[in-house]
Amino acid sequence: MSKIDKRDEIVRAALELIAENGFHGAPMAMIASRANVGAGTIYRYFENKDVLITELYRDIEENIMAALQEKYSVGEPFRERFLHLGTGLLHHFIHNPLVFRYLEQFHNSPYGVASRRDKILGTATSDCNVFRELFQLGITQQILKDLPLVILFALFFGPVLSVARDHILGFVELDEALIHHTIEACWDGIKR
Amino acid sequence: MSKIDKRDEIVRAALELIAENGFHGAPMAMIASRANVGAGTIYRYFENKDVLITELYRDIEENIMAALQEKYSVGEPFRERFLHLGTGLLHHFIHNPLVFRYLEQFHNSPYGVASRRDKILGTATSDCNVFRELFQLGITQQILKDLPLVILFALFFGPVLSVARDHILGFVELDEALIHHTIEACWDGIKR
DNA sequence: CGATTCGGAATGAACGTTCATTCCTTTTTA
DNA sequence: TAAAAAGGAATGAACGTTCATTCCGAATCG
Repeated sequence: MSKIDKRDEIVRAALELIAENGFHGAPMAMIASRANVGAGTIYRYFENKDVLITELYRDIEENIMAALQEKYSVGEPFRERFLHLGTGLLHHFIHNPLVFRYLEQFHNSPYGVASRRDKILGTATSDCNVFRELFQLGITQQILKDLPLVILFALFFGPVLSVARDHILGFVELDEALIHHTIEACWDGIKR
Repeated sequence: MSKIDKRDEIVRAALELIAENGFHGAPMAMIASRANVGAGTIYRYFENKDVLITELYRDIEENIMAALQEKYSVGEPFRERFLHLGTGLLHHFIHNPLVFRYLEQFHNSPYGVASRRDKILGTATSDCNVFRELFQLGITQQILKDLPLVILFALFFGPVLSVARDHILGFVELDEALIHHTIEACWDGIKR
């Protein structure tokens, strides 16, 4: 196995175990054995568990942003741009349940608070700047309600994360139509 | 200190520490010392940590439901009933940040999934049946969008929990007006 | 009524387990 | 064959839980 492959195996194993069992249900020894790697080997690639966790988080966020940029065209009217981004995000979560559960674990942990602060205050560069820019534009163009950005975020991300979780846990079966209705309902909530 | 007082002290200490540091940041020894009680004493009142955690959860839920029932009058029109319940819930979270953070910890843990399943499938008797009944009524009377209950729940609870968290973490200052605007935006999202 | 006994509540040191991390040996690579 | 990588047993810290002991107010006795 090449060096890159081994790192990938470790990351994949960590993603699976943490998504399924949480940080405390994913001991390093278990990650190592799931990755077919010695316990000590992980420490050749990651300084410690914290670093593994946060690097995995960064990987995931980059992927999501890349996936969203694809569906994104600046030419369209505002509402369509929002619907595209919204359905795109929800799709991504539904088709990558491990990623979604990992993000939930991360956000509901001490790690998550700092990251959240960055996101909201706009310090983060990588981060959900697509949404930040879009929402900001919507406010200044008086398309969206004149509420603090944080509130608009809540009105969008709140439901999206919630239905994604319900779908993944099997409490509801989201098909194409239901996804659209959900994002449109979010739109009704934030639009002026 | 009387027997009841001692139990209360333990519960209070557990609430504080778990709300602030999560389940894993609140070892029994720490809970005991914060409650001015010996480590072994806790086990005279609670069989083990799990029992302490779930009993505390039940206490909290009862309190919330009691607080919400107060503000609730079946005579009002549907929209007003919703707004009352919504603002009431948000108020309660904002004025009881420890309770809110405890609930978040609980829901984002293995404990939470079972409880969530009960809530959504309607097995739970104690639980947010006020909301369940109201939303069901709204659907059959064609006041609310004809979407699965789970989705409507997401469109309401999602934003409420999200803004409550942002307020408590200091990312936004929710005043009376902002609370109303938020709940009204939720209304826009779920109404037909 | 004061002294003594008694029982259960409280205690916290000790135990066994689990985990992240380290360290030294073995294997692979160049 | 020398250097780098991998392996996994060893380590020590932290945790939930237990249990032999202490403590204290009530009951009993002389």
